[in-house]
Amino acid sequence: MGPQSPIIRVKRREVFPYQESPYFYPTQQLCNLFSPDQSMNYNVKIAAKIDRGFFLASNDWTCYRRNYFQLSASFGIQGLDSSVHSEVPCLLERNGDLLAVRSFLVCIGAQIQNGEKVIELVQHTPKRDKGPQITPRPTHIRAGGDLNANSPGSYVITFERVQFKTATANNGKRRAAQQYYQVHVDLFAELESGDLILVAKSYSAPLVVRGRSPGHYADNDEDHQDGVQGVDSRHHYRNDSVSSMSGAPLGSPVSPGEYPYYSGYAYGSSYPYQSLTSASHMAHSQDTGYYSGNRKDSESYPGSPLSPAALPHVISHASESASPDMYSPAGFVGPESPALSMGRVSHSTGHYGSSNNSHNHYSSSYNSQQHNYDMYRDQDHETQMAGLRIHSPSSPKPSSVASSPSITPRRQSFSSTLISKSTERSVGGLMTRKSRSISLSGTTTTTTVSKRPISNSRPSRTVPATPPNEMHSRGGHGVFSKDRIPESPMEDQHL
DNA sequence: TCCGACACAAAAAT
DNA sequence: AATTTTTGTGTCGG
Repeated sequence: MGPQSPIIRVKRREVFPYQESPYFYPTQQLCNLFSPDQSMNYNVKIAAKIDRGFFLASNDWTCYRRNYFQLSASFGIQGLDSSVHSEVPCLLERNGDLLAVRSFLVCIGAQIQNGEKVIELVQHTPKRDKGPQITPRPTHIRAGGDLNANSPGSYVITFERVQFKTATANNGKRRAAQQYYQVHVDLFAELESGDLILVAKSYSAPLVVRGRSPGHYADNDEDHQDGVQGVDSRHHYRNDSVSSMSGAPLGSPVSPGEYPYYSGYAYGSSYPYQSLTSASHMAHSQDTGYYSGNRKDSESYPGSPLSPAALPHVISHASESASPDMYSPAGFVGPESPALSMGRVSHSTGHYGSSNNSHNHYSSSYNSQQHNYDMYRDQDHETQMAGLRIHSPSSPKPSSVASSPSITPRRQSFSSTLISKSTERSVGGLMTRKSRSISLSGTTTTTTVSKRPISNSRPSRTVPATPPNEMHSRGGHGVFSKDRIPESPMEDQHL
């Protein structure tokens, strides 16, 4: 019953001045884009940010599979005035041919860190279970978006209410091989033919996705550090996500100078609709982590998980701007390859343009980048195999987290097992939820399945600005014809 | 074991 | 400040 009696709730903590969200690696451009007159070779840069859902735990960017995360992305063409490039016509080089680009689209997806396996993502409507579930789909976007500024003319696509369909394996196990996922943001060029060509992509930091096992919650020592933030560490927070927003007045985004942009997230999933292929097998082992302790020391990252800059290197910048050759590591498939070109998106089974590609997926490239990353990671004494990584208990932890903008890891209490719900409430009445901030810039397109007319008055939720052509262009192909899900009567009413 | 679905309630949004 | 909506998560049942 009356659960709430003397509950003291912590007020929402203020927004942190720093962004607390997984970093992104630099954009990898997979094919050449030229100005119409071919006088310029354009470099595209994807900017992405996870607006909510993740917190840092043991130096790993973590989220709960059951909870939502949100990702916003934009892209720009280097060297072009943002005011101009939104509509810049350009040519894409494919197989030696220069093809006109009709528009650009972005999509997100996820995969196991090592890459072979795609991890499905799913999006819900605000009605959650009552509404339909879909997979993030390529969404039209114009260049010039700025995630950190709400300046008009900024085009940002936000994927809301996204969840991983499966959790990473061995979460919380200190010594077990921890599997990581990576989200990636993909930028596609839509040709006159309707084909979508993957032009660039950006991967997120390695991510840990906790499943429902009541075992993981207590391990956040790191979390405690939030003392900095002043949040009450003793309270149990739901794991609400932290969101980092940049629109904040603070202005200074995460890291001040070094990493001006966040490279994109990843794109990924491929299924048009949820196919319940869920691979439950991968997460089965998670277990019980009875332990909660301090795993701080066993972190897996050498550098601060807060910013890529801290990474050993930004490795591959080469891939970022360089010529195509550079980014093609050995099995890399260039844009010319079928793999990258998804014909029109067909939602058959999985990938968008699966039609021609064998197993498409841009997976190819991640190798270039990830590979390097992995290298550094290995230094940390980790062993990785097939996406699994073993952390050795001995890595000292740099205070990176602490010093940095830290996070607030809100842990959620899964302890329910031990405590009855009501009890918990009373006991932990303190739980607070964090702000759900989201916010993005000016023109934001929400790809969420949502239908919810988010009010635009506030910076909070994403604005439903929908690019007019968004769906049709590709819709023609049939695949993702509608942005939203067909049904969900409820939502409509809502409107 | 793990997952979908339902349910309850706290936090956010309005 | 009150009400409504969104969403974290406890739980049941498969």
